[in-house]
Amino acid sequence: MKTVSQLAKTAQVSAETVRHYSRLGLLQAQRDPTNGYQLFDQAAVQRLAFISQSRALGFSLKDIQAILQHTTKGDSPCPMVRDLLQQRVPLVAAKISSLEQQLVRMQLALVQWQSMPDGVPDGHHICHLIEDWQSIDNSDSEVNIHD
Amino acid sequence: MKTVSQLAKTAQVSAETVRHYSRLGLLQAQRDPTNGYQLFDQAAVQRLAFISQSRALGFSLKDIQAILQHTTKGDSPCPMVRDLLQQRVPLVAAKISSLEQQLVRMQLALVQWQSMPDGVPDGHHICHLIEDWQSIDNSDSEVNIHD
DNA sequence: GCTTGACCTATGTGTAACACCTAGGTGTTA
DNA sequence: TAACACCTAGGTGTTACACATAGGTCAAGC
Repeated sequence: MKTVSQLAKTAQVSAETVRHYSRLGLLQAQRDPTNGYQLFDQAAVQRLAFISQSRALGFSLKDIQAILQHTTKGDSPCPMVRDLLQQRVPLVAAKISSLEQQLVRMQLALVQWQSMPDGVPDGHHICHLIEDWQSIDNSDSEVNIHD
Repeated sequence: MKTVSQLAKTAQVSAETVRHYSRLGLLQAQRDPTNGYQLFDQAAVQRLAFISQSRALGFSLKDIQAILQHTTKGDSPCPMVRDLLQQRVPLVAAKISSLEQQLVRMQLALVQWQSMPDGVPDGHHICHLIEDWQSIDNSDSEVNIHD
């Protein structure tokens, strides 16, 4: 039986993370009757490892909760897990490409700005670097991975 | 003089966004004395365009607030803007690479899973797809762009 | 004059995944 | 006994809005 920080250490996460998951019900603990401390068994260690693995695959805590509930109900979560991951792939790809476009904009701006002097405020302009800057494209919509 | 939604339309943003910026003090409005409606002048139109440009360059609203305050105090924000953008570039690059690594993990997992059957819950495993999945690397730390 | 629909107001809530703080109790060690 | 590291519950802060609530306003058509 491990305390919060002992579990955290074995799982390579912060104690806050363990408490957070516990509060959300992702981890279950028994209580030490003398002091109310949370005590985690081997199943919790396994569960936390599962959560970390899932997070590394890009699943949200809400996803993970759904996965866990599926198994609790006796259903195999595997089909759902496959589906979810497949749905997320294009979203992550879109997020990457949107960030890449932004990186290009940033770099381009820096290059353009090399040949431009600083301006002094005159009441009409704020920062001419930004105001006069020409974006290549505006076809940039925000991408959120989790729904 | 434009109302909230008129300003929003000319600036291609939502009315909520205009109200949000106004609440934060990024946009200033006069008030129609008869009904309390916000009324924006041409300077506000320009300011909102400036904000949109800045957001396209990756500046946060807090950044923009700082930039605006600089000009209000009569200082040129340009050096600060150059600095900020330069600092952000490697962060965005890191974010991209972290997402790319995650995309690889996701795709790899899907390929690995093609040859694996769904499992049924047995009380010991949650989803063997995830539990048995081997990540290539764990050298993945979260990257946050704004400090 | 009245309804309808599109607008406006202020305020509060929700989003993701924790990190951090408060205020206090506990456990071990020197 | 003091120091120090741990624990508890609960609340706040982060980002940039979107959305909901409950109500007031305005122009147009009947």
